[in-house]
Amino acid sequence: MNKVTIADVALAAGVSKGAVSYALNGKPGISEETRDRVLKVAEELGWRPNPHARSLSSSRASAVGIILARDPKHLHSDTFFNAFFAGVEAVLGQRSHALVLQIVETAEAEIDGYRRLATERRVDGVIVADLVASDPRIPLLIELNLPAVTLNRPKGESPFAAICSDEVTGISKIVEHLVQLGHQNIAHVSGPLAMTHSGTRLQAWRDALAAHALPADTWIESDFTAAGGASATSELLSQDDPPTAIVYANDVMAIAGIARARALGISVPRDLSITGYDDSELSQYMYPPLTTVATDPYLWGRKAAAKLLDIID
Amino acid sequence: MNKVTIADVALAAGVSKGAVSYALNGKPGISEETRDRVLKVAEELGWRPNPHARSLSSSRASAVGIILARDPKHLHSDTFFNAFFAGVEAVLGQRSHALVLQIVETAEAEIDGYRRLATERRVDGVIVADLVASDPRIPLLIELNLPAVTLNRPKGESPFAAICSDEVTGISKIVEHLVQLGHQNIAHVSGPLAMTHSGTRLQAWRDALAAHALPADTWIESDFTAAGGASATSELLSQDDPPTAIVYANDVMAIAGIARARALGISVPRDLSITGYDDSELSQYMYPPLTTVATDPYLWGRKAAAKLLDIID
DNA sequence: CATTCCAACTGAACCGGTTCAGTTACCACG
DNA sequence: CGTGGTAACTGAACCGGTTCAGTTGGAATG
Repeated sequence: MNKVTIADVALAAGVSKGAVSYALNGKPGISEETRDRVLKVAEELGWRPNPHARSLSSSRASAVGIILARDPKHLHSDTFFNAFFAGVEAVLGQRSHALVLQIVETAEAEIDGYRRLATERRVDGVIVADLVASDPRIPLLIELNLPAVTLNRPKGESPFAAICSDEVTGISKIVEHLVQLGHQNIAHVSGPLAMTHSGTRLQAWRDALAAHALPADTWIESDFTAAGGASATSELLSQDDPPTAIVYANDVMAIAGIARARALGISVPRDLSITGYDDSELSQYMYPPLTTVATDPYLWGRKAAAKLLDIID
Repeated sequence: MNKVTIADVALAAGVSKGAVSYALNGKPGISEETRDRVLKVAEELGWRPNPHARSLSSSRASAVGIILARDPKHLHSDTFFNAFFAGVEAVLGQRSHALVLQIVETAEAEIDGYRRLATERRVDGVIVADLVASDPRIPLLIELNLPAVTLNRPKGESPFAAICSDEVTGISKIVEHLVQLGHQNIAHVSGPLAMTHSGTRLQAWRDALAAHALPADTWIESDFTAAGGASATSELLSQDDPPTAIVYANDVMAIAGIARARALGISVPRDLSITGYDDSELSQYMYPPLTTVATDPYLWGRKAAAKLLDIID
């Protein structure tokens, strides 16, 4: 059990506590020679900083927070965040910060969570995901004076850095691909439109179709779940003039869509082309392999974390 | 910005800092009357405990840790942990603890992580997942004197509480079901056998077959990924006497297995029955719906967290 | 040679709690 | 009425860092 404090290091190195603190934090006011000696002694003694003591006196927590408001049953099919967290962690670990994660069930609980993280000073900043239109978290974070980065840019004004993914190009390429295959009747199944990125993908789909003078009126708002994808598919395929291709806003809905189409006796891909979005591992092992848009949540996590730490410093 | 300390509360309530501390923590040495007054004043002033100060003096972190060693690309298809985290969080939130999550790439980094969490006192205890045979983390945690609970019971001796899932019954029922359908040649695709629960599922499959006097020699060790599931499926189906049913150790491999079988021109479920394990949302929206074993990671998370907090207290 | 200046370092206060050794005041008991 | 005991409360030390106001010694300056 390690109990080496800077007082021990100071004693062993023959300097004062203050000097040790300066030396260990690379601050001026210490000669190179002394600094090296202190560093060596600290290493030998196996000194580890006590983050609580550090936080208490410097009021920096050396941790960042992520709060997710999710219905537990929807979490079960979410493949994005594991990899995203891994990316965040990769950066935080290097720069010796911790990740404080909260998963809550309601938006109100999320608000509460930010309040607590901020007033208790548990984190130095947060990463905000799942933006919605006129997101209440933006003014809240301003009020709390809590540094933040957002995943994608919110609709309105926002003083926070945004790490964006290029949804438009991905969807455009997909539509392009389908048009090339000869499709004229291309539908879309979106995520909840309250989420900004669902809106972005929907608009990208519209624009891409418009560019080819094709109608963009066949689409359904869904919810990113397998259940939602399946029922949207049923609805689309039971129309008078059913689409010959469906662009889903994520892979889970697309995979459920394939199954539903088959259940309805429609051959995929002969009678119906289906595309996803996310590049989940599973999509490549579907039959036929799902055409999808590669996203890189791991990289996104890295970028978001790096940006946030830069802001905090 | 909240900056109310117990000193402020003490002043406002006309008592000493110490008395306030006793009052707020429900400790003896304070009259009911004074306690109520202090509580009321603290409430009015909007006092929030500073967890760093508390941790520093009491050396309790009010946080628990989970470290996952995962290849980032494998994470992408993992549906277990999101829900698990949510369950953990649900309990931690209630009892005002935080979750410190680390996702690392190698087992060594994981060991390092536990060392850091312990020596830096960032957490009061940890939840250990993905047990392997003679897991090095068990002696490590003993050495670090860090309270822990394990998900499932490790093979060897372990002083830690284990939260177990009943894998045996699930697999047995699945095999039972297949035998009832008339299958005689039932194969198994397992996870990495280094992981104890893979071994458990394999053994359960063996035992269930033995109970019906059926041979249990057709199985392949895989890795829980779609790629692994697909290639194991190819291998099994290209045998001289291919199985008529395959019991996969998780849903992702099973879903990839369905696709692969189809790609090989084998009709599912007419020529081949496929079962999974996990009850991922997607499995119910496959065509045909995947027969699978329901697991409840959310509940498991709740149980693990509750147990750990009980131990810590 | 006296003065100035600065880098290097010390000592102590401080962050916001917990905890423990004392101090009071009140009551019971012989 | 003196003694003892105890519940209620105080004051100060302490946890392990950071930070700031001083102190010191030596080089540069005039």
